[in-house]
Amino acid sequence: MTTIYDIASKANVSKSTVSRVLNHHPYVSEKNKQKVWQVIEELNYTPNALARSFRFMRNKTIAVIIPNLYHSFFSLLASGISKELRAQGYKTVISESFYNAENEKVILEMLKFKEIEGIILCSIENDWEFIEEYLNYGPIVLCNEFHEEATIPVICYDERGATAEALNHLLNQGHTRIGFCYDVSDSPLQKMRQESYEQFRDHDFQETKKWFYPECFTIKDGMNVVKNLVKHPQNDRPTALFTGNDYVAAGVIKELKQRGLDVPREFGVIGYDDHQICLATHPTISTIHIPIDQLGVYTAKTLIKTLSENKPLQREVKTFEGKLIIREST
Amino acid sequence: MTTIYDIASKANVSKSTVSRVLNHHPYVSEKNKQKVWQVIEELNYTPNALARSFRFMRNKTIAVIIPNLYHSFFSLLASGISKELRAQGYKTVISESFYNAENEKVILEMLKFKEIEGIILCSIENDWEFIEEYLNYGPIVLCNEFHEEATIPVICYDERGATAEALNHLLNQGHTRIGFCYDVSDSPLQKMRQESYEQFRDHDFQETKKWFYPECFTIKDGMNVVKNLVKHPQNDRPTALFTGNDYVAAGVIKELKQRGLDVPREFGVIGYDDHQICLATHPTISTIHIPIDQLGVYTAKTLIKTLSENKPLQREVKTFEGKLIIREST
DNA sequence: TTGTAAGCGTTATCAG
DNA sequence: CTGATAACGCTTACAA
Repeated sequence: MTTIYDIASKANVSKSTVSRVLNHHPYVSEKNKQKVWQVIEELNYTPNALARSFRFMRNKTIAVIIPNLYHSFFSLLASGISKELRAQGYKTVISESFYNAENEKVILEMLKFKEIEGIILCSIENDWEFIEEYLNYGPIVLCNEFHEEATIPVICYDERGATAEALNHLLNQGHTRIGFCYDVSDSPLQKMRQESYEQFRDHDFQETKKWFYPECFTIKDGMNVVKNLVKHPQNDRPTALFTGNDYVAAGVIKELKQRGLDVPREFGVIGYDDHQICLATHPTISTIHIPIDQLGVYTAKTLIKTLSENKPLQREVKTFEGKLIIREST
Repeated sequence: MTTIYDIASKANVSKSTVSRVLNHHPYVSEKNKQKVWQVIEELNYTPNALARSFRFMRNKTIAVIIPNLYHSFFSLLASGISKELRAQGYKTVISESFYNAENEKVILEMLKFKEIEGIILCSIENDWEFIEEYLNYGPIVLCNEFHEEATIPVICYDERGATAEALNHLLNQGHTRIGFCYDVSDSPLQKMRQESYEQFRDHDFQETKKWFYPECFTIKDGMNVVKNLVKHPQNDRPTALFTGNDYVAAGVIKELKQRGLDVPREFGVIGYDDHQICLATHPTISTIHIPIDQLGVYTAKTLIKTLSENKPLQREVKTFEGKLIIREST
């Protein structure tokens, strides 16, 4: 391995001079500059990033924690974040928590060991008190997740607004018994969605029943919801479903059609995410569009800013707007 | 920041002893061992990974290069690889090339700088001669991609076999004019798929026309294929399409139905990947199942082996079997 | 069983 | 403008 020292001796200068040349310091004679670059070429020298990381005590690596890469929403979010971080010279380690607190902890621990410089949390599995401890070791920001107490930047979209818009739309279509599919009950974001739903229901639906369907992640889950739902008599089941993602909506639609229920005439369906699958179903899926890219870019920028300015984290809630896209399923 | 030295002085031992305790070396007196651990607890010490990386000249980081995270096949592949690498104590940097040679090069360069220890290439954008150069700086393995000359491990699935199986199936269903959707023409894997198709066509179809539809990535692309296809008279267009991925197949099916063409009676469609979307369409999509997880695990293991045994890379082609899944679209 | 000291590659300080 | 030198935190001969 050729080092800065090899360059120095072959160019008849000191290590310092070579280092200065490499870092484009001023005050290096033109002659030496040329000589050094020439030898660098000759010996095909590349600076050693490991030594640099050590020297500066930072490795330009950020971890992004998402539940999984299976759901396109998260893979797109991770992709957006990662793209921006890369543009700023950072490496990104995408880590799946699989909704598991222990997995999340493993990544948090990496901050302690200085394996990473900061973390972007796209879901919360541990208590905030637990996570907070790790702020001693590096910055953490929240993206696409919300927490009341978190004393760090929170970048999310207007969950309540989007939910309200969707429910209003269903209401206008004449639905009063509206069901609600979500994935995991204990995420703060999901709780928020549920609350919006409940508030809305209390005020506008005058409907006492809760039509909650948890554990909905996939197309199959959506199908199962319908399979169970149709066991109930018509007046004791929802006439519309607001699902937590478009895959679930696609499953719902597929199964409804299978059972001869017409969408949207007999049953309304709204998805979430505006994934391309919305166009493949028949009818196409009304959904909520989230500006994933904007979320990602803003989050990355926020983290990098605290990292480079070395200023302390503080709570700052940035909200992006979701947008209801009306297609054929409502 | 507390270092090994702080522990040493507080515990009244030398740095060496602390290091030995941390690394579970034998030959440390029980007394000192206890003392050291106690002080480590007290001072809440964590070994500095940056210093360690520097010392060992390796940072336990692997880059996985995929075209993008947008297509679930690649995000799942990256996920599988990353999971296995993590299990073995490696960090994974997932990098999207966006089918761009320059982006790929940026990652290859990281190998030179020792920013990463090895690379898993899930697509090839540069010439092999160009990539080969980087083998001087660290191991590279190929996953889900094929190259005749590559002198490194190649982990892929039986592309030809799967294609043949699919085409045979269509043949048995009475199709002779079979169209072929693929994404980019210059990938070695895609070339292979095309070749299989052409061979097959020459031998079994006695059909001289090439029904190739390039640049097919998304549902919309699939729809567009059909839109263009129906402009031709019935006897001058395919009666079945073999698409490169399930999204395209979903788009094809959707658009065919839109135009009143019955699938599979009037038109056969086969997808690729066995993505969950296959279940959401009507009819459901016949497809080829690829054991993504197995690919990922095997690839990760292969790379780690060369890394830990420090043995030179050599060509080794490992093939997994794809499997035709027949559903309603054929 | 323990401690001393060298060394990993780079940068920054300071004196010339 | 340049060079010597210390320093970053950790591991490992080698010596004791």
